[in-house]
Amino acid sequence: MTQNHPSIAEVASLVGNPARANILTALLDGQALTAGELAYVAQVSPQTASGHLGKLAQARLLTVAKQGRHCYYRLASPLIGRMLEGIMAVAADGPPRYRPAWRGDEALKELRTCYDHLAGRLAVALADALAARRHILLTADGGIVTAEGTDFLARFGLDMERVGQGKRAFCRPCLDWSERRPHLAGAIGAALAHRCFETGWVARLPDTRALSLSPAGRAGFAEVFGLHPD
Amino acid sequence: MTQNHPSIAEVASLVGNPARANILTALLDGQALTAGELAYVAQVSPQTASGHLGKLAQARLLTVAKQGRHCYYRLASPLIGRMLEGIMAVAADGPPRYRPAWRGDEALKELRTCYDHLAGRLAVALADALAARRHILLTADGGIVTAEGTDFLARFGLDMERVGQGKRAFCRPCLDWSERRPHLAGAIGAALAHRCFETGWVARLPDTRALSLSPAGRAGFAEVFGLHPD
DNA sequence: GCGATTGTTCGGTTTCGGCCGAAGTGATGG
DNA sequence: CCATCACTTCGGCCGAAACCGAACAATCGC
Repeated sequence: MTQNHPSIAEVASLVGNPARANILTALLDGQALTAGELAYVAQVSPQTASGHLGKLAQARLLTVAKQGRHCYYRLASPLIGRMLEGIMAVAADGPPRYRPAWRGDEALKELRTCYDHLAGRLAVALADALAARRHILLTADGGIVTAEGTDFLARFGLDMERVGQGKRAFCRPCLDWSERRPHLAGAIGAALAHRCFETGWVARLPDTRALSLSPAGRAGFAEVFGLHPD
Repeated sequence: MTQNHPSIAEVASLVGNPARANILTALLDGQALTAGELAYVAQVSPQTASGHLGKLAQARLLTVAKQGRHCYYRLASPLIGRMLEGIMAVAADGPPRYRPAWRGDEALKELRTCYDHLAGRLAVALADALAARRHILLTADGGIVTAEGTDFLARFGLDMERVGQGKRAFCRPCLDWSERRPHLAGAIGAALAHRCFETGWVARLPDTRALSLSPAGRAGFAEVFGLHPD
């Protein structure tokens, strides 16, 4: 049996470099960043980052868009984000010695974006709350939205017709690497996050994937979902 | 923002070596293999393989069980398989130059195991057939089994009570790296595969993840699912 | 245009990790 | 109790790649 999966090793080794891993995780929220910004987050010189970006683009993990003298890089497809989530889930599960002291921002643990949906303590609590009220049902492999859940989310402002492309809404668990419990991803997760931005409950912060929670958002999460941040 | 995800890069770089990637994919069907067998599939010497296996075990990607003078290695958790699936999906999507000539077995493309469920041309066709009859509904993010589907699968011999842990059966799409279209994974995929082994429709072949299709299986797939292999 | 800014390419150094030969450990079996 | 087998550990070799300084290309603002 000479199976040989060279491409698997090639893809994985691209991610298996600290600088490139930092670049990819920085792009995990779907935004496009310039080469310079990525060099900064990767903590390497611009010329080193340029080399990494070239490799990632050649392997089709990133796409590049030139705008003026800036080069905007973004993940080539949601598939890449899905792969990174999978690796992060394993990494978070790994031997404790690799992550004894969490050097990241506390705000990042509380609430952040994960590709196109919400992650962090609050997002996990949100998934828990929805599950507890039987609005959604989650397992390790998938999830469904109940009829009551569909009504509830529609009242919250989600266009459930569009989300489900018909009348069905699919949801998917995504293992949260800081909480190590699943939060809500998939079409529902994305729509929910979008609605939270739309209402001004949460907003993006510059230079980080962490999100800020507005007073209205704090009150809203408490009222609508029974959550009490911090 | 000094996020730093060293563990991501560490995990990915473990996979990012051809020998280790071969080892991991060989274990992808959930079986345990000895160090010698893994050295063979990885196409390296036993002492080199031993080094790789030691690293993989230390990082908790593999677990090892000593039995006599044999060491049986297996994936440490389904999470690992999930991660590998994600990487394979991206690799299959990558630049065509990496896979111009498929060097593997043709049988592998036709039907094989993928961790605990079926994969390959036949498995994709199976998922298509179930979806076409509205027995299941699949998107990129998840899937559900309809009421008719539950009845149908129960008649086929699946214990739908147990599978769904209650009365709900969860299913999940898994991107097939040879077909590049989703096949059926999750609890339903595993139960379906188990039933196919149980009825003798398919059987494992030695030294490969490819599966053999019995005459009964050929007839059965045609009759029950309307599939005509090869 | 000219300097400033952004990004890439080139060259050379250095470090890291994969690889195998040889030797060591431990279990098996006659 | 000794030969064999399965696996691991040790030591040294070698190639790949990450890194940065320096130079080069392209764009913008004035």
